[in-house]
Amino acid sequence: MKLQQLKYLLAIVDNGLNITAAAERMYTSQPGVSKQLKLLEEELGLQLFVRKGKSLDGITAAGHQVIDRARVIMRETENIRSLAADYYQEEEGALSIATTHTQARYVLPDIIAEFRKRFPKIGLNLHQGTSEQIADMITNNNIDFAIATGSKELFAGLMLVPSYRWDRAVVVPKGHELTRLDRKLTLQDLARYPLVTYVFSFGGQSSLKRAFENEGLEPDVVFTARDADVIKTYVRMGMGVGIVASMAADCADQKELQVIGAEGLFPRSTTWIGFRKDAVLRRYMFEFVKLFAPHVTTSQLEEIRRATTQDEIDGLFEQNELPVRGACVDSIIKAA
Amino acid sequence: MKLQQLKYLLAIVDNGLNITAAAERMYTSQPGVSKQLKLLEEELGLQLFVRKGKSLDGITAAGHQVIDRARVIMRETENIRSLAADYYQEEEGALSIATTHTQARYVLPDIIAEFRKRFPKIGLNLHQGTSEQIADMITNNNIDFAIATGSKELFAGLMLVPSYRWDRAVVVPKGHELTRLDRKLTLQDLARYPLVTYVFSFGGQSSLKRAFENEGLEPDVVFTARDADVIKTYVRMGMGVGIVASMAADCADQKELQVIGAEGLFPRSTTWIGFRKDAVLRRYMFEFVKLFAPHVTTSQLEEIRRATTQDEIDGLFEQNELPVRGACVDSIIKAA
DNA sequence: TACCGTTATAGCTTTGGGTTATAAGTACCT
DNA sequence: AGGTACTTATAACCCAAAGCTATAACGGTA
Repeated sequence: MKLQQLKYLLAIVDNGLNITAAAERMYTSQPGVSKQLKLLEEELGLQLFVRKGKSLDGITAAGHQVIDRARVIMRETENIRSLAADYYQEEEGALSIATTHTQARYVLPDIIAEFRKRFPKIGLNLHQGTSEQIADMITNNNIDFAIATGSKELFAGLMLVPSYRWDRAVVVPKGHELTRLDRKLTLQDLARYPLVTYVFSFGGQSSLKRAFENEGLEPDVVFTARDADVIKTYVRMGMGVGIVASMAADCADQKELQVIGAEGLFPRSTTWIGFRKDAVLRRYMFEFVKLFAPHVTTSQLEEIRRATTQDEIDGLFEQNELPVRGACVDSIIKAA
Repeated sequence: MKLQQLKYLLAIVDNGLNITAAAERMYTSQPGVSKQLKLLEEELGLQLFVRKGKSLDGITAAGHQVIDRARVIMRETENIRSLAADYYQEEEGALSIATTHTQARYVLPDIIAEFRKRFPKIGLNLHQGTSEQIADMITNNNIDFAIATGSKELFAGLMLVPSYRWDRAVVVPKGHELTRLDRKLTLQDLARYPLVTYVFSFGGQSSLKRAFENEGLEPDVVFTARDADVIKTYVRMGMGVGIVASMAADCADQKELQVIGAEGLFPRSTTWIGFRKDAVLRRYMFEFVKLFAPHVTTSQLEEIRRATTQDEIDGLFEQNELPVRGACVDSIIKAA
């Protein structure tokens, strides 16, 4: 068994069981990959793939197990290389982040700009997807950080560092009736209008629906999207009243939209940044966490590294101590 | 980085930083190992060992980290080989068990005899040591099972399957005063005699001392050993009254010793069998667990395999459902 | 200083991973 | 059926590198 063989094995799996494609990805020849796969199967004495003629048509039960183990092995070799590079004071490297649209579009730009300034030689990869897709990327691709909100259950293998909390904000076309309200906005007010908001199933966001139900209200959701930009576009078109994460209430929207704070109407959400607990964090990765969650102290970060369960980490952070991120202050109409 | 290089690295560490010895253990030449180590250090760009002249004198901080990762990798390659062998219906293999003297001497012989009958081609390695040594062997050597009593804290990385419970038994020379007691034995009775028992620090066994203290008694422990055979020898010599695990009260002792049950005097102990949660269990290993803990059902074993925390396993077994192992019935004098 | 135990270096052999060229399957289309 | 496109397997060759033997170099010790 050679590391090379395991690497090829994973390449085949990650390229849809296409050996030719895997070989290209590995910058080598197809016969080489075929040969190594054959040697590996011979050494182990079992078929890793189901063959259909000459092609690979599926993964055997044994194959799945071997693949899982191989992934662990390759991750650990990566870890060894990482820590070696860090000891060597290596300036180069890469940082892969998987996150949601809201983070990528509204929260990360500033942080990434600062990060690039400090670590110009580190390549950045931003992968965007739903919570489920992010969870998937974490296990299969080489992702360093996941950033998401709620849905901790999906990320069992990760250490999640609570980073900030946020409320929802209501966005309406300029001059909308709701902007002339002389009291604090209520759910009853919102229930009177057609609503435009995030897709519900999306990572426990149904807390929104539940908030209405708790008051015996049936919200009239006319349109859902998983992306605040889309929501705002439809609000601009007059399709309804938008409910978005407050971070997504951008100053740039001021021309056509107005923002009404919705603190207290819905439960606060907590956004966290997570990493695999078995991963080696290079120095620049530590710095990234500190940029994203500046309230985290160095000593807390060290404790997090030593922690083995999520509970230990949660114990470090009282929810109400976390900073709260709000909307663009210029555009907002204060609630009450 | 090659698997070979990591294997050599670990061999060097496991042979006291002696490259020559490591090479012999690996059935290869010393220059080969030296060369691979050099190549590995060059590739990673860091020193793994502290040199003193030409010899290796210690492990660098970076080296420790790399070694830990390398161990994970080598374990996973072993796992891959194991599951391959199992799919292949391979009859051969090996079973390494680390355990304490009491288990090795009094409990395991029957079980191992049965195991050998069923799996004659599986080699057996029994490693004996204190709880601490067992914990050590689990992390550094390739041990499949640990069997011990109490001291769960030492074995954080293992899945522990509670297997049976046991009480202590009192052993005295034949005709000793205590055998003529016409009522149930009490701690007060015992406190009147010099005692011979297990070394206290030994894996939470100090519960014995605590039992006396709870009744305001100061036991007169004249001799401690970590091994019931030694204790019984000194009891035979008349040095005092022995307190041993009831399994260690052997029928063969009848000629010179008598056993008095001590149920209720001391808290019951639970013996468990544990394995690494990331280990692949070959079929014969499953069977061994079932031999050792026959009350565990196949479906429970499968749940154990799926479990990720010790709490889940403990939830499966109510302590009081576990079988209780007693002393040899012929030799025992029933308490009360 | 001589000797033992150890590691490093040099030079040679051999293994085996990679390459190209090509055969041989399979699927899909006409 | 036959042709085409895409895939994997086989064969023969090349060459880098892993391993070997022999020996030098180093450190500790008597």
